[in-house]
Amino acid sequence: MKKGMPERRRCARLASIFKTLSHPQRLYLLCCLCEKESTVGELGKACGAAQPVISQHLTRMRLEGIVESRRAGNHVHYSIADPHIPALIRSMEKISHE
Amino acid sequence: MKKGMPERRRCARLASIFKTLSHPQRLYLLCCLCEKESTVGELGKACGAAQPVISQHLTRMRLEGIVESRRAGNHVHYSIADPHIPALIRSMEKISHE
DNA sequence: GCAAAATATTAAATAATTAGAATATTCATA
DNA sequence: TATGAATATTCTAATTATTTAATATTTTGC
Repeated sequence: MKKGMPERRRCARLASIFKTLSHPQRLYLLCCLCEKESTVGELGKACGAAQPVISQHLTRMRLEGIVESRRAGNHVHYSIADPHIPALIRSMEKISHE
Repeated sequence: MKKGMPERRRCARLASIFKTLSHPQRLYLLCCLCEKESTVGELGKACGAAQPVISQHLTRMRLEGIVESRRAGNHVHYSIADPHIPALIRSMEKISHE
């Protein structure tokens, strides 16, 4: 196998991350977070989605290690946990050039 | 929104591509194809999966514009259709380094 | 400690994906 | 044109993901 190409076992892990990014709202949330750290409420407004849905998506991404959260008062601020994420999204954008 | 970050409508399209890559076998197939053009049979062996499954995955990726095929005799050779794919795969490898 | 605001969790119903088996198609060669 | 090898398609059952609604938790300010 060519140097740097992931083997089978690795692909399973990566595919799981891709799956997490394969939902339009989650991807949009992530794009918002690439811009700046935000609270759940702010993200809800940006997405035009109900609060529990946003919270669910964020939880999923947090468990996957993609975002992280910190509490400040009764707000929770979310941000990108993995610094490679913005590059991945930009890289993916090149694929879809319509 | 940070320059270059996709807006809501765009995210739907990108998410669709992410979804196509979010299956472990499809992702592995793609990694194999990054190495070299291969027939369905070769890919089946590399994946250890049944022929119809491989064929289904390849068809899906072909419809998404990610891979392409050419027939030679009664073999069908698949290869990467989008030149940005290898960079994407490399980009994604940086994500999960556990 | 109580009420209100912000966020999180749970459960039930619905929808989408996947795997597997069976069958069909395409092409080369006899 | 009949046969075999390679690939593709179709259908269905099983699994997994998503949506929606209801409820719970956490924290602040009184």
